[in-house]
Amino acid sequence: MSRTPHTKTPETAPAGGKAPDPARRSDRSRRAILDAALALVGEVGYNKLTIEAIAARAGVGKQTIYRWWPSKAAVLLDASLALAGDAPTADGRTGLPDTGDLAADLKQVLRATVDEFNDPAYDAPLRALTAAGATDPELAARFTERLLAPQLALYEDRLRSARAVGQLAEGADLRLMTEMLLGPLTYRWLLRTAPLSHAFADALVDAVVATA
Amino acid sequence: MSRTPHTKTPETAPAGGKAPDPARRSDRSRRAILDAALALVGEVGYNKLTIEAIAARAGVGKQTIYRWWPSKAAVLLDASLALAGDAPTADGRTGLPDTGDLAADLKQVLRATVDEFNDPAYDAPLRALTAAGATDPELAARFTERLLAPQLALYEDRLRSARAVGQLAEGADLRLMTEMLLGPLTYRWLLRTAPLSHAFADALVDAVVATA
Amino acid sequence: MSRTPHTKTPETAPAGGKAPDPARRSDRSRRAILDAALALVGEVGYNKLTIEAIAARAGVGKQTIYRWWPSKAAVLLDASLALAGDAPTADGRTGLPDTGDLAADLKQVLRATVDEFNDPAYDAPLRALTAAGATDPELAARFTERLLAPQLALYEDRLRSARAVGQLAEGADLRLMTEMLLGPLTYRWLLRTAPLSHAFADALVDAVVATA
Amino acid sequence: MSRTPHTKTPETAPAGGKAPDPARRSDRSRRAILDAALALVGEVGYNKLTIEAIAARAGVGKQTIYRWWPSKAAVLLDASLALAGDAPTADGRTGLPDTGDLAADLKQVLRATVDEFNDPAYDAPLRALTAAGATDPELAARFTERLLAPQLALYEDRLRSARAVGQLAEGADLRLMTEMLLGPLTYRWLLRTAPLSHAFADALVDAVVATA
DNA sequence: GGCTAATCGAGACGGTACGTCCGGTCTTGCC
DNA sequence: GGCAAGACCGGACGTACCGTCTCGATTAGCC
Repeated sequence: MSRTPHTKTPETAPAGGKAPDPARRSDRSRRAILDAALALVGEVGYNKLTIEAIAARAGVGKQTIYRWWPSKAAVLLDASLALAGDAPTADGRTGLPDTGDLAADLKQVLRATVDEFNDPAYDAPLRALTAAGATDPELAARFTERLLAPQLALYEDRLRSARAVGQLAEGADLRLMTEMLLGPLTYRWLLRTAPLSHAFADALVDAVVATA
Repeated sequence: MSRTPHTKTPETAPAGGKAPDPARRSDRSRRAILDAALALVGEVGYNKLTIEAIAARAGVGKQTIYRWWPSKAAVLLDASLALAGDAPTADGRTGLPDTGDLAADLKQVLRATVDEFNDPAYDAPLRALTAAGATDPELAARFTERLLAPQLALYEDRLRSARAVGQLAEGADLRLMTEMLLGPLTYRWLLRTAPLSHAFADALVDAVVATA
Repeated sequence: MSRTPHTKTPETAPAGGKAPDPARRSDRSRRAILDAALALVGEVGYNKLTIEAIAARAGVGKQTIYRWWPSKAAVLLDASLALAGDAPTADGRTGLPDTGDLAADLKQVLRATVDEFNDPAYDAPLRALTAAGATDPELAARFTERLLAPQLALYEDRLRSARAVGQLAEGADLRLMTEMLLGPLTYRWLLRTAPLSHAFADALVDAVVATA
Repeated sequence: MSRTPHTKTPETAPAGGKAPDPARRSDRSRRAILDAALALVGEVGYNKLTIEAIAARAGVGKQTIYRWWPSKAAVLLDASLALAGDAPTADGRTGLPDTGDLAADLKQVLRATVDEFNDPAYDAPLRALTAAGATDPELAARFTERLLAPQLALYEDRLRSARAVGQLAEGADLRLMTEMLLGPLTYRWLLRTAPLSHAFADALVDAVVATA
């Protein structure tokens, strides 16, 4: 869930009304707000996260938040994007690793995802966003478009290249395979039915690769 | 997510303070509250669902809700349990169907789950509960214990019986297989990355059964 | 404000509905309720005095209060009557002292009243009742009838006897004189515009007696 | 109880917490609240007067009341001050009338006070405030300082000027005389022991003036 | 380098819902 | 049938935030 390139410009647009001028925007305030949101969601959780608290923590007027974001979820989405964007991308490349060994590559990536899910700094905002998205379709659309879809595409790309070299069957359903990897992982993470471990990631990869 | 037998007794306990006497509880009010909660969550969604509205709709004092449930999520959990408990259980049996054809049986069940997920009457409260559970570990625990775990157990039972008759390998990881079935399904449902269809359910079953 | 003979029977009647049978009334509960009311009004004041707290303190069901009294003010009125009734009446006689020296007699009584007003045990419930009566005419009627009117009558009686022996003019307005004694005293007490002292009582008596 | 000049500034301070900025206060809301409070106290009485009803009637958020006043009694005090401040002051002069005839002047003023006490527009809020003040010393202090004390001072001033021209004895206790005028009047008004009439006011003045 | 206009921090405002408290009624089981 | 206990409906409490709205005071970008 990292690795997604961070495009600065469009950001999450404000709800309605007359558009403010992004050129005059205070980057200082923008950063302070995102930082405050991330810090607070970790401290008090998403449900008790309030716009007022974010504004106070950031030393910012409430209007400055409402001017640029339509909801606290949108703030948190941008904050998460910033977080993901700041994360060190493996080695500068933007795709999944491709050593030629499909299973090994997938395990490496899935293990990293497991680690992210287990790291409170990522867990709190991601969990909050996912939960909010489940209930708020509009947010979910942005969330999917900016974080999920690119991530899924990376997996499909890696699988496609594997199929191209004959490691997967001609008719392999790449999308299905991707979801068979990320679905169970996300299921365990979100619903806490069982602890997330590297072993689980490995087993998952082995099972899915065996499918083809 | 239906089929779960509805045990009346423990219910979702109230938050704190001195316990009220369950023997004197008004069943009329209890039902009215659960009904109102289900109706309202379908009408306005979870975020705009309020305890006040539930109380008003149920013709009940707010205190009567607070006396017996610690949060609106807990009310909704009980309401969902009642919903699931009231649902017609296939044919009186409590387990998954077992015709001897594992893939066919699983497809039948997963298609039914897809239909449930696509039915607003089930979608709204389940989605709300899942989202709330993601952020509220205590609620998640009850949610898992009462709805998820029993459901998972049913799948494992069916797979176990298949393994017993040699349709699955000796060392097949039943838990993993179960999660490979429900994980991707839940992933699509919750995050709305793609529409849920019977075809998807079938493909999922085929892929997972092929694993073994 | 003591000295008023305490008639046990009529008490402050309950509001409406079917009359309960006073013969079966628990005197134990009745006393406990009045005691609790007096104690609580001293502790928390009239505004924060609640029927529930009285019931809890008295170890009594709420209904037992509602059965016999129409409001917390009525409870307090009975409690005050009990208090006044229990107070030692100067020397068994029921009227004001009559030594032949009008001014001296009045000073003695007014000084006693000042002391009562300054004694928290009397001050709290009396103040509460007076305040409640100012706003609740029905209560005020009972309050006046049971406490105030008898008290005023005692003064008028004493003044009448003084007039009979020529210590006051033929046409002296006894009611006016009584109010000129009690009015300023009550004014100071209730509104706390100045401290209540024996000196004030004496000055008042001298001024009023000089009138005639 | 009118005639008191209305000083705008100090007003009745809010309870605790961090002080709001009075410069940014909405005068529109302030007036609407005071008007609504006066109207409602006349309609439903003090006991059934609620902050919620005031807010609703004034078209104002509850917080706007709680921000500036600590209690409904405090609101009513300010409302009464506004009422008194708006009242036409005899003829622009701020003191009691002084025609040279002390008894006549006092009768005129006391008759006016009787009329005020008998006018529901003044009776309801004054009665409510007096009752509340009897039980709430802090409120009573403000009430006394802003309404009672100035009123008492006016009487004493008039009496002082009478004493200066020899209409009262050298050693006349002006404070005592003032209280002998207002005490019995207030006593009758508040406790409703007898109807308030001009005749009573006149008799009172005659008796008190005869004292000296 | 001044002018102008929009953003900014601050926070009051009209609202809505919160979770609590209590009023007054009703029900249950004991005495 | 009175009683202790306490659940019930209702409704006000005082608080917390929502999202909108003014207020000066910066702070750009354009002349």
